[in-house]
Amino acid sequence: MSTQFPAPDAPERRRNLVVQLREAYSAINDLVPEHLVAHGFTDFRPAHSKVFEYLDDTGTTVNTLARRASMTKQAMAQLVAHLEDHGYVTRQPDPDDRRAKLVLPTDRGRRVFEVAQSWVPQVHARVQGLLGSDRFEELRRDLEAIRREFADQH
Amino acid sequence: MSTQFPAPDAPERRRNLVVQLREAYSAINDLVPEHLVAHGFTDFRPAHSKVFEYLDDTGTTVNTLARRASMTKQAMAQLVAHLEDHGYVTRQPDPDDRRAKLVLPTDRGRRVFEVAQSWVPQVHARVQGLLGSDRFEELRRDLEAIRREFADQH
DNA sequence: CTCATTTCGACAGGTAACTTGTCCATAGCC
DNA sequence: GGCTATGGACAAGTTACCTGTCGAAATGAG
Repeated sequence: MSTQFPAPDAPERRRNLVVQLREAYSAINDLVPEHLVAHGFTDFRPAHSKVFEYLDDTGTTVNTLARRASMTKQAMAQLVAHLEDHGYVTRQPDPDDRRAKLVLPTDRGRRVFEVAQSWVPQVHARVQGLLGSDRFEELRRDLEAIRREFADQH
Repeated sequence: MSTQFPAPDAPERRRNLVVQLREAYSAINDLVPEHLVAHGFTDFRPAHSKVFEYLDDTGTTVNTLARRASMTKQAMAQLVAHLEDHGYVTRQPDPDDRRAKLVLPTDRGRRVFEVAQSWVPQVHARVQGLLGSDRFEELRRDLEAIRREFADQH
């Protein structure tokens, strides 16, 4: 007889760690758009945060951003193009390299970054309240350990 | 003077919990395709696991699957169509409802499910080895608490 | 029983966030 | 000076979703 397929609520289908990580992540992350919209940023999507995560004030090339974010330069170029269209960043020719263009945040870009950053302490506080400070710190250490353990090893 | 934009390695840009959750999740999850390919399943993508996560042996309609997976029936129908094309599931008319078709796993579908399931204990063992059993269980409890705390409350 | 509403599935089309491939101009190196 | 590497643009394809619409069948209310 072939393997029985367990029912959706069967114990052997109880959430595994990977599913738990995904669900905890997206439960929190799904609230990001809501937070940004509440502050008037309707054209800023979660994927765009990757640009600001790796941008610096002196200007950064699309290629560098792509490398830092571990994605192709074409993908990063698309994100940057969208952000440029909506006034979050500008691009200026690099004076030291005539091939390159430097991506720079505009004031609007700085504002959305600040709004996103201001949300983080709220989340941290809520999770600390839920778990307590000790387990919150442990959780962060454990997640970091997992990331390192499973990160691309080649 | 406007806000300085912190450098990519500045302390105020240290990984926050949301980023840590995402990175821990994708560090592990990125290994899934590799595992499946190693067992000869090249046409099975992570998104398709959602079908098997909510399927039962007596057959399930696309609509039910969609509801369980919190996605639209059209999206689920696409996943099911792909899996049917590649012989992982079949669809039979529901004898009790002439509108409905029941999605059923094939033997091939059962095998890929088993392969995916067999990978979970390996991951759990590796994480337990990394953190120890106590913190592993704590981690699971904490993730579950976070999921519940931040899950759609309406 | 009939009619209005809901539900199941199909079809068409659109979008976000990526990907690969190709190309050109400029830079850097021997 | 020539070879190779790099920054960026353009084109096209893919995955995993979405909305909108439709017909057929089921369901519930009168």
